[in-house]
Amino acid sequence: MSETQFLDIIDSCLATSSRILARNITRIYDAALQPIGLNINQLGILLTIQGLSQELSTQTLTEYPKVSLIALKLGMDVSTLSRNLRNLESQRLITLENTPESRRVKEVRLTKNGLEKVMNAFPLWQEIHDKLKSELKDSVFQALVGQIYDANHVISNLMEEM
Amino acid sequence: MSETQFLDIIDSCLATSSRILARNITRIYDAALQPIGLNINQLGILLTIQGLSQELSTQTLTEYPKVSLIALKLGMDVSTLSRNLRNLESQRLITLENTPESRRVKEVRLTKNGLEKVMNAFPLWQEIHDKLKSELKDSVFQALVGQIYDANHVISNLMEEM
DNA sequence: ATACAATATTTGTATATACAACTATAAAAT
DNA sequence: ATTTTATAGTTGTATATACAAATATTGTAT
Repeated sequence: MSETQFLDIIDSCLATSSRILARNITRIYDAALQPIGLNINQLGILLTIQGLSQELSTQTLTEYPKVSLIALKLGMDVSTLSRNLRNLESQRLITLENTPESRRVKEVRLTKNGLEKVMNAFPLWQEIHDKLKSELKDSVFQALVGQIYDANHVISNLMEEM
Repeated sequence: MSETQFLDIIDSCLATSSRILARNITRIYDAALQPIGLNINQLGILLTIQGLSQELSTQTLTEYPKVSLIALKLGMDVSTLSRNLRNLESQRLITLENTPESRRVKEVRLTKNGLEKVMNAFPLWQEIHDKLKSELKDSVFQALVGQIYDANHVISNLMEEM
């Protein structure tokens, strides 16, 4: 790589570009959500808990997701999620309780407060979502979300092999 | 949003999906780079410093990038970069020195050690880059990088307005 | 039934992230 | 020239991230 242009490497690096994207978008969403005192990571976790709860209640006997299921859905290490959940718990937005069946597994659910917070956050999320969607042109936005979705699945499989 | 499917919101959220992507890809690259004792964030910073140095040396009088220029290129807050640089400095991979013209501006450059580390890292980066590229199918990979590139520019402009 | 293995979550440690406030320096205004 | 304003970078604080190791519990084998 004697005569390599280093900036070309950087510009072609999926890790670097995806990290830049995540940083930029996170800052935008965090700024938009500031009035309700949640950041987009926290809102995402709350939405995921509620979403999985909905799904589970129609499909299985259990009503609420356990920690590891939430981590899987968010592509997040369980140890990371564990600390994020602790934070939300201390804000009284969620509860973590052992299931009746097991003292090892913990099921996570939104508190009344937590659900209220999500409801209040939703219009702010919607606003910035729509704004970004129009700025990025619908097609690009959809492609981005869609391809990221696909990429995440490919990558999940790839990681299982390793 | 009474009957909303919360998981649909999550799946359509650009912030959440881009964060998941960044996490997943970062983990893959970090694992691949493990043998040389650098993570992809650190390698990206080193490559950016060297790339900007190349660019500056052909275009201007100055030879080395200052902290804020690197932060701009990486879409990273200067305070974040400041701490990342400190880490690289303590590993003797870079130097931070005041320019002759100013005691306020600092120019950043790779040490001999730092350049060597980048050279050693490159084959590992290349390997995982190619592997991901083929797994994700070339077109998707290119589209992803390209669209992320575009998105980052749109977003940069959008943030200036706010 | 007891020892062993597997699983779910938490904690130790190190790095990454950004906003706000701060320090130091340079530039501009008077 | 002195005061004021702007700029470059660092530090305070809080959250995010993940690997490795620890803890606690459940499941399996003998």
